[in-house]
Amino acid sequence: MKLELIKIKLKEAGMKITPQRIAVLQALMDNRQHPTADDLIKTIWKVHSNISAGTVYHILNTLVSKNVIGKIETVDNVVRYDPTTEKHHHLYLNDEHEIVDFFDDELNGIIMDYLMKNNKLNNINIEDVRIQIIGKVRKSQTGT
Amino acid sequence: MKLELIKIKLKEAGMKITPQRIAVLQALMDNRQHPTADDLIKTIWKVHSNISAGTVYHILNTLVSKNVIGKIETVDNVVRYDPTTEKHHHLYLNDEHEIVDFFDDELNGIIMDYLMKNNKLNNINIEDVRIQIIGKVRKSQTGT
DNA sequence: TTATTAAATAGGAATTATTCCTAATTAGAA
DNA sequence: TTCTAATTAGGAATAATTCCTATTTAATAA
Repeated sequence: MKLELIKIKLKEAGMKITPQRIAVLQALMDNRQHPTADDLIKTIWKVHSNISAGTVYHILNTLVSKNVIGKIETVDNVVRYDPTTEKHHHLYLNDEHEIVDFFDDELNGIIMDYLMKNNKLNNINIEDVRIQIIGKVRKSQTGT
Repeated sequence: MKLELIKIKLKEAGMKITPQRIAVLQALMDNRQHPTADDLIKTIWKVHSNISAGTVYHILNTLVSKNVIGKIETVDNVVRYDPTTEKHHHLYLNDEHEIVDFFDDELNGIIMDYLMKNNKLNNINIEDVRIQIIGKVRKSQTGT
């Protein structure tokens, strides 16, 4: 089932279907934590101990360049991967070492409208607007 | 004159004033291109060939932790530094390999209002909102 | 089904960016 | 000027990623 979806994604990207690529996409899609390449390699090796690390890096780069998956930057400067390329934003909870997805089409629209209407960037073709919200989980104030 | 400003910044951060630190801040403030550590080291070595690369990295980390300078993330996974910690956003012109500053308090307000009003993140203390605008310079269409 | 071939992979070396380590030096306080 | 904790030099170590090349393989078409 999910295997079929993965194969379709690869086909649509014009990529050959290989066990290595399936393993990488499988591992990435099963991980909601925006894993690093190293995270993925470790996950993959639990099942396919023979897949080379260099290959995983290579596959990830190809998938990003074909726009099948996304790449996100972090404060600690490790590349993390995003299983989806749908437009969305990220909430950085640095204390928890978590990056949480934040989908909000309305917000996208508000920002785009503002940028357009005010002609802030009138010689720029805007391809994407990404928001990074940096925050802390609020501790509930029961008692005291 | 700028030297005085640099000394004040260091003092305010409670840091000792050393020639190495002055050289790093000087190089960073004279560079509007969001340089990498390596860029800065090369610039510094033109004048002070005796300052160690490790020291530059160390100083940059200290300055970031004291909030004197900023650190920005890039898709190509190299840390770049920002001479100012004033709230602002970045326009990524990947084709030109440039990251351009984009100051816009009004936009900050619009986004914060939206997030607050809609209670999108009601158990999160928002510390910062950063916008990355990814775009291309539009080629002017004179002629055909 | 099999043969063909361009594309993909394995495995390890090489590269790059950054941090770590320790002895020597130095800025700022007394 | 003296003292001391902080800072720096210089190089080794580490970590993440890319590069290299021989080997293997997926997809195509006969």
